[in-house]
Amino acid sequence: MPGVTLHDVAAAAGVHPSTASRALDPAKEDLVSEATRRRVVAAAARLGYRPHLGARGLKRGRTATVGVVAADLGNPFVTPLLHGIAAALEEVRSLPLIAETQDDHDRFERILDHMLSRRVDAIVTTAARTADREMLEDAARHTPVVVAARALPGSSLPQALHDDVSGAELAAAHLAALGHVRVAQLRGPLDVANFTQRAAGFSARCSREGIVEVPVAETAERPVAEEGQRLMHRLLTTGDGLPTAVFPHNDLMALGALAALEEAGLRCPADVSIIGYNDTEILARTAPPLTSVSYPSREVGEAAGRMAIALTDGSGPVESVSLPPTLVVRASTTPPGPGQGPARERAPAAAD
Amino acid sequence: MPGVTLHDVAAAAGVHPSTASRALDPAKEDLVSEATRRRVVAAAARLGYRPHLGARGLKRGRTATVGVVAADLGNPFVTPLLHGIAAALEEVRSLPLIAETQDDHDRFERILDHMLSRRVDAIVTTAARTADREMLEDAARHTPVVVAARALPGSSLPQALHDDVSGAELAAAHLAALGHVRVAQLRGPLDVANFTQRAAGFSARCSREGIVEVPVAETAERPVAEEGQRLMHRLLTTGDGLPTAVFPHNDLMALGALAALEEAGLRCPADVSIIGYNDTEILARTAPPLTSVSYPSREVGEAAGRMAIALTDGSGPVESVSLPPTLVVRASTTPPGPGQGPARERAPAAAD
DNA sequence: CTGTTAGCGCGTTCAA
DNA sequence: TTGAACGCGCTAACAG
Repeated sequence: MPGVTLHDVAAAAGVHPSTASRALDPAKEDLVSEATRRRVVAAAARLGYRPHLGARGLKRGRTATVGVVAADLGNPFVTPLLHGIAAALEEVRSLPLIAETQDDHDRFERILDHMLSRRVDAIVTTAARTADREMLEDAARHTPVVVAARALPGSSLPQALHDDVSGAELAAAHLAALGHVRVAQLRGPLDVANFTQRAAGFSARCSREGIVEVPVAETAERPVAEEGQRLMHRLLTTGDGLPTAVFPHNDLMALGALAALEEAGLRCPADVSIIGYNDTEILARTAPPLTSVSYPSREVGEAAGRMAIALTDGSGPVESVSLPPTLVVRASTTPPGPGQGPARERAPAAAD
Repeated sequence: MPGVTLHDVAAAAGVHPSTASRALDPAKEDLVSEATRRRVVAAAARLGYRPHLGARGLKRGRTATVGVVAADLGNPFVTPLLHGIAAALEEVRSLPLIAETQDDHDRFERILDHMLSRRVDAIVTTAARTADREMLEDAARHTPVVVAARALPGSSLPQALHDDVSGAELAAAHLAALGHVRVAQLRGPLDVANFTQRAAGFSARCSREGIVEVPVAETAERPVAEEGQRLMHRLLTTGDGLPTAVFPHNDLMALGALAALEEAGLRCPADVSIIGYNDTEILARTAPPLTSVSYPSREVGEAAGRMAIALTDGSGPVESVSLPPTLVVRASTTPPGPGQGPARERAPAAAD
């Protein structure tokens, strides 16, 4: 039956609505005699009563809803994040309300506005770019905001992150240990802090290890396969001499880089080693299985969800967390091959 | 400022709340003099007023929210579905509220209950199993329910689907055209209608083409890589003689099947061709690029979203749709090799 | 064109 | 232990 209200239940049980309310509230059921409680519960069940969470929210000031902002739902990287967030929220019977910015600042603004209008209990963003900072801090004056996955440096908002500097250092150290001395990175968009951190960590470790970095003039506009392919192609055709290993800033870009290699008639890892970032589950099983810095997305999501909950019910202070990276070595990285080196010039012209 | 209400705006503008309400409602702003309208709008802006969508919903009976139920957010297959749904909803400024069943009936029931309590405007489920039918039809008596992606045969609920029978026939026809005469399928869970349809379509076409199907005793408990790997392993060790081509019921299972092949020292497609289902974007770029039946997930999601909207505002009748499959041929399928055949027995023992 | 009144469904006073 | 009254923030109906 559509619209069975508390009033109806009360009438059916022969009590006042407020008594019915108490009888049905686990926190207050002992303020009611056992007999009437049972009558109310029975009536509710019989009529198919369902509390109206919207009305309850209006009264209690809580909506049991957390806004979740993602940059691109099409990126497999976000799925485990959402998964972790949803899992954490479930413990308090809260649900995520999801929207997608497509990395557009104005869209992001509209989304925040909408979520604030809905009076979500908290907002978790996984889509922050540096330009979004002020807007997010503004929103945080109304509703708790948790920054997840994509860092917002210099902000005092609580953040659930992963240490991208160390992760990139891990990548560089791995290549150094294999004996590479000439490498390149394919950089992700610079207005996403994670990528500038990866770039910095990688370069720092390279110089410490005495590795030469072949510069790639451009950066990706978006961290996707097409852009990885474009940058790799550019690297291959620049003619400065190939590096023996390449670090695209995430797995999607690594996938594109692999495609560009193949187009150019080069092989991975025989000709060029590739090391990715994120440890995307599905890429662990493909050929060549991708060596990648593991990003604990699900755990980051869970942490963010728990932080959102803590902020909502004010249970103690909320500390930012940064989970450590690990390296998963698979088949896309090997020591540099004998035929390798700056002098090698192989069919880059064919790559068009 | 937290909690600026319409009342505050009205006071600041020196008008009655209901006048302020009208002035701020695009659909009614012409019932108000231009002068007062401007005063109200200015006051709202100055105070940082944000309408309380919850309260509005209580009054109007609409929440601008659509419940979306997924089986497993960890499956890359759902991302484009969500994407399509979110895109469709955005046009009416509605947002998806997402929950995950993990293919558990009781969880599904709790989720539906929760969503009905929230008075979502409609529910889109992409997680239907045959056992969920009655429950869903029950829910549909309160709130419009759209069945997407996973079919619910025999139900009169509106459905946004894809033709799995034809898709599987396409797969069989492709293998037949390549000259395969001995094939096998790795079946997904039988309580998901899509997989029984794929099984039926594939078998029908095989017998019409005179192709022999090597039976695989078991079916996957869940349509995931591990299960694909397990079934493939089983097929390889059964000793009945290998098929020259295998049809796992989705790309994830295909990925597992590839892993099992490799474990057994067999190669794809040289020794065994593999054809998947879903055309998962990321697997198009891996080695071997997977031949797959293309499932237009995003379009199915969009269609489902539009259907949910139509049901919500009763704009015309809502027809179920079934989008046609296409085949994307890549490198994982080739004609059967010369070394192939029932007699071939290769290191299955090593696969343990 | 604007103000008044009423109530969406619920939970929380305060009395009895 | 229960009932009465009120209000969360907003909008729809009805007056004026």
